Amino acid sequence: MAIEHAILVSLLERPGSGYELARRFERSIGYFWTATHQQIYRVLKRMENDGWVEALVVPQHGRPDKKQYSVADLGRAALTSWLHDPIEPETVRHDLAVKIRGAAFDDPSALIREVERHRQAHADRLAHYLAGEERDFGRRTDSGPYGPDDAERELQHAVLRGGIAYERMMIAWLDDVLATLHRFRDDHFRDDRFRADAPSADPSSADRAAR
Amino acid sequence: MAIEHAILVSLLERPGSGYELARRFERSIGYFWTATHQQIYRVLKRMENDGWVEALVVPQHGRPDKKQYSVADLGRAALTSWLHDPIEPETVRHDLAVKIRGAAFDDPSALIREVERHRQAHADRLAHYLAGEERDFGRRTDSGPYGPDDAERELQHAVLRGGIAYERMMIAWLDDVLATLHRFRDDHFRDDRFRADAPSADPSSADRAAR
DNA sequence: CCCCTCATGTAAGTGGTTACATGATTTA
DNA sequence: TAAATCATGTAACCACTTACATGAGGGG
Repeated sequence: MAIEHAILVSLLERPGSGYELARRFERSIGYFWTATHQQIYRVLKRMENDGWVEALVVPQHGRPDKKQYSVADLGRAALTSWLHDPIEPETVRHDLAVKIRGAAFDDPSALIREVERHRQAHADRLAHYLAGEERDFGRRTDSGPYGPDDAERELQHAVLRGGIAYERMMIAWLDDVLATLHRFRDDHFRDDRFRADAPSADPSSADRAAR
Repeated sequence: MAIEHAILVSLLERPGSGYELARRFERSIGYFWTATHQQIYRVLKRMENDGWVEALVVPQHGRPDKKQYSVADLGRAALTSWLHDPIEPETVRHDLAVKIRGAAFDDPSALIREVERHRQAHADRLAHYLAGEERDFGRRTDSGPYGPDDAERELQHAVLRGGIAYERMMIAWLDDVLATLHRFRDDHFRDDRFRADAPSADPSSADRAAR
């Protein structure tokens, strides 16, 4: 529904080839919208047919030619129209939340490891975002109202701050979940229904586990 | 990839018909996983064929018969196996973030209204979650280690706390975005390139907008 | 010599949405 | 009598992923 528009925004920020777009979708714009190169090439072709973008074949020495795409008037109009069209606040899909509720019907130990892995991934992403923020938006030199060229930067920064806030929220929440899972495992989980793969716990916890 | 598992968890929490599942996917489990009734019926049929769930036709007076689904052993095993399988931390899709970066190439006024709408929707959802929390998890009566039947509740509560944290984060971030957009509009956006649909602003702001 | 990067694509399959369809009962 | 709720489905389509395919050049 909107990968076209993400591509339009990215091409307005800077024209580029399908390959370059695919790389951007691994970082930057890809932090809040994913796309594989296969999908990008397909959509780009459709957008070219519809006159939304124009391709300029750029011969390169020692490398395959690339098609440099830029936004055409029709594409710009399509973007404007989309920007003015209200969209519904999207509903998230959280596999992990399903797993957490599912943990009530399973040994929580495996899920604790899984949640720890996710917590680590979010901490890594946060560090990555913060490094990018320092690099791209650190120590602003100006003061007073910013000029016309700063708007793009400012808005990119606002989006990045959203990513940072999201990762911080996730880390705090996963810590909360881990505490809940630990209580579940220590205080409640004690029968052997699910113990097929778990090595036997130490005797003290087995004692505590008396029904 | 996982709607089957969301259905399994929901049916383990309480058996029900496809219709009832569809209603649950509008609330509760639907807060972090959406599904329409069409999809649910289709998946449910496949799950029945695979022996993951069992259907019991319940005749009702004055209403159409319903198929009461419950989880079979094979389904339970499939869920356990999925719970033990690591999943990648999912990448979010945020249309709104694309729009915000796109706002650099358009009149920000329309986007301000859009962001305000989204802020309102998230505030509403937060209020809804908080009411549900009070209703379902308010004033816990027990103290000390909770019993075996509380695990399901505790984990549901942990997931709900995640929803609450998410909405709070979004509201704070959208306030941040609104501040950025207002600065953009007031300090920077002043030429008439995009003014096709915007009624002329008041003279004082037009004065400030002198290049 | 093998792998990585650059560069572009096709084909097949899965997952999910939207539109259409039916029909009885309860509530306003 | 019109609309909403309960209840189940089919069909067509669109979005997206995964696997496969090619080929040149550079670095270890």
